[in-house]
Amino acid sequence: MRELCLPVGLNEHEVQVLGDVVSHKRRIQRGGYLHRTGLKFQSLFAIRSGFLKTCVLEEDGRQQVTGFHMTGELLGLDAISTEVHTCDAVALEDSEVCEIPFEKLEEISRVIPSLMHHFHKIMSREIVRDHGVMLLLGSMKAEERLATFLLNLSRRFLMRGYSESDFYLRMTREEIGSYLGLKLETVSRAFSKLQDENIITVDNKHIQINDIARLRMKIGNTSCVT
Amino acid sequence: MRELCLPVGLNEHEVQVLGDVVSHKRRIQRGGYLHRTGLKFQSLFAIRSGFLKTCVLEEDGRQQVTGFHMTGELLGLDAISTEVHTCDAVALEDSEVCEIPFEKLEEISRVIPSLMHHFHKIMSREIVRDHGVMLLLGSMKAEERLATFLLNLSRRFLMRGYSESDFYLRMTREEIGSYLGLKLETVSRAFSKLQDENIITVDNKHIQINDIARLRMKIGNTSCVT
DNA sequence: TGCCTTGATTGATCTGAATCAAAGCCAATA
DNA sequence: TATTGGCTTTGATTCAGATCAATCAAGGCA
Repeated sequence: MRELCLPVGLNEHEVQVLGDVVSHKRRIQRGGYLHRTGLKFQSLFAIRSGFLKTCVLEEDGRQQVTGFHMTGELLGLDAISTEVHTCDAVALEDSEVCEIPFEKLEEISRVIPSLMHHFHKIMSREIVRDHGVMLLLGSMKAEERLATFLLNLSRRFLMRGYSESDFYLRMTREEIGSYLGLKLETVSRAFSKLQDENIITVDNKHIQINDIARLRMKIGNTSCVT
Repeated sequence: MRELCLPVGLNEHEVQVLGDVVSHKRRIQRGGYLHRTGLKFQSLFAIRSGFLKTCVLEEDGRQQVTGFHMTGELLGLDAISTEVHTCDAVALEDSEVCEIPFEKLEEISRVIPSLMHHFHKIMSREIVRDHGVMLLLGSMKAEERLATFLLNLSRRFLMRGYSESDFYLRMTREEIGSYLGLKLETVSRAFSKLQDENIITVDNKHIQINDIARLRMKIGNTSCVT
């Protein structure tokens, strides 16, 4: 329970109350769906372990990856508004989630104000994250996008106690491209370019960041001549 | 009060309670700031009248418009997570907002469950909206983006009782471009192209949609030969 | 072992949008 | 009435990334 994303600053009793609500666990195999677009919304999902992507579909079949999600993150927030899931959530590796019935969450957040406030912060953080992605998609060049993406992953791995400079990607070049608004070939070329500059080492999905400072400089420095 | 975005399905007494909280009104002149990035967060703002944009800034000065907002919409949701505003909100015409102290909103939403639930829906809707923009920025061509934008405005004007096919834009081509991830010249050309095809009539900021069906067809029909 | 599939890389070419540049159009102001 | 400045349109050129295409490596499997 304790490692879950919601409990912060709750006392023993409150954690107990919350624990009763989120008891139901679910396993999803690599490639499996946690939920699909159009499915009736009932619960949020807290990721206990694993790695998932969420993606929205256009009528004409094109799809856009809207996020990659790892341990401790909360999925399903988009579905509260319409009570129907507006995106697919697919496991990119075997994953485990806690199901959190939303009605119950609202009930107990009435009696645990700090839980309600924390939940609001989580929703708000998702909005801020999305604005960051909009900025990326709207005004960055391919290489800047990839640098931003890698630094974001790096930070999130670090926060979870993993190496910030040596990790394995769970997603394909195509999925990265979809998330970053690029074609897979462009993603591949951007990886190669960063490798040529000795900023990273790429071995398929295995990424090593050799010079995180220079990777950071890649963002927002288009004016600098190379 | 009644026209405000929050109250739905509340009884007289509840509307009264809420009214006590959102009493404080504020006027912002065209060009004025409702809030700026970095400002301490205290309140959400419900737009009573007018038209605003929100935009985020990069360190290097580039800015991205993250949304255009009109009567009945709620601003400031992004600031809940960090308790600091993460974007600027600028009035594009003289506007009037209600200030809603967030702490008080959380307090009363404990006693009015339907209000809490409605608030959650609003936050969730913002997330869904952002995903839509991500899709647009990540995978649409210039003309599709503009068509999507116009149809979105059209729908929102209609919902507010205005004409869906004849309206004035409050923002410049540059602001539209920033929102859509395009340069202003590209926006202008896309307008001209749609006009040449007799789908819309453009007279500077005055837009008339002559054939809304064909405008809709512009979205996701890149495969069709013109 | 050889055959297939899937994902990644790399090269060549094409194209949509950016960039650079020049006018035009108002509305506000002198 | 002339002038200024902000906004828009349009044209010419350039370029980043898309597209098309070939090759390669790593499994999976008959």
